[in-house]
Amino acid sequence: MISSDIMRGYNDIILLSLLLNQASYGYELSRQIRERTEGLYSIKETTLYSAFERLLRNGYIVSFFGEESFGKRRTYYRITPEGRAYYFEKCEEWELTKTVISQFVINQRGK
Amino acid sequence: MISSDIMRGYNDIILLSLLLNQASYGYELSRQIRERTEGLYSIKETTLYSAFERLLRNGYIVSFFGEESFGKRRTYYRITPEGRAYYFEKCEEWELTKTVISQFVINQRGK
DNA sequence: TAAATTTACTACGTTAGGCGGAGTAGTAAT
DNA sequence: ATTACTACTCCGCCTAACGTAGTAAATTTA
Repeated sequence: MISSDIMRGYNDIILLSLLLNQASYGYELSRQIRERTEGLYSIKETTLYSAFERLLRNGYIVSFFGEESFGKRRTYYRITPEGRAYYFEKCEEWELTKTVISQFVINQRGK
Repeated sequence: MISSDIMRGYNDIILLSLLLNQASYGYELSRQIRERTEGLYSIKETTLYSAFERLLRNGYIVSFFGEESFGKRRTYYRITPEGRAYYFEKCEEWELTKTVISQFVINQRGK
């Protein structure tokens, strides 16, 4: 498992990336993260929902209620154009971060 | 400049990596970081010294006073065997983190 | 049919790392 | 005498993440 101090700062990008193609809701997104990383990272519920709050506050996502006739009513999230822009910005920052950190990290298994 | 939320979690590793080969002190380490990253990242003084505190507390470094006859007396830091072990652990975690985050990031400039 | 589990959140309070701002202490250059 | 550079130190704030607990509705299991 990857420590959360390392993931801090990436949760927003991860969520936005999953919302790029379709709107979704908390539980589903959390499951997708666990699956895509093959269990290496699973976001905590509180972390997840506080990330939604932050993204909403910044206008990177909007929320709406689902209309399912069964189960508890879900809150869905949709990415906004601002959210997309922010996501692509952060992707570039990630490329930069990789080169910066690699300067200080020894890769034991060779290049 | 890379945001500090992204660098959070890496400051300790960066400092330890610079201490691998020889003991050093705050100002010098801060300068080395700025130089090695070509200005892309420069650690704040408060962040730097609180990182030292943390590393000392965890036994990853030890401190001693320099014996310079001029200028303000410097506090030097030396990495411990535990610090080395921790550093190499974190390097492996970094390799993992790279693959995990890359799952969610679109690289605009191709592979 | 009652109890347990799963889905889908919400609320509350704490911790840790990073940061801004200010201050201290010494030397060196103008 | 003032400014600048080196080398810290102190204080208090902010934010992301977390632990714990609780709510609510449906679905599964006993």
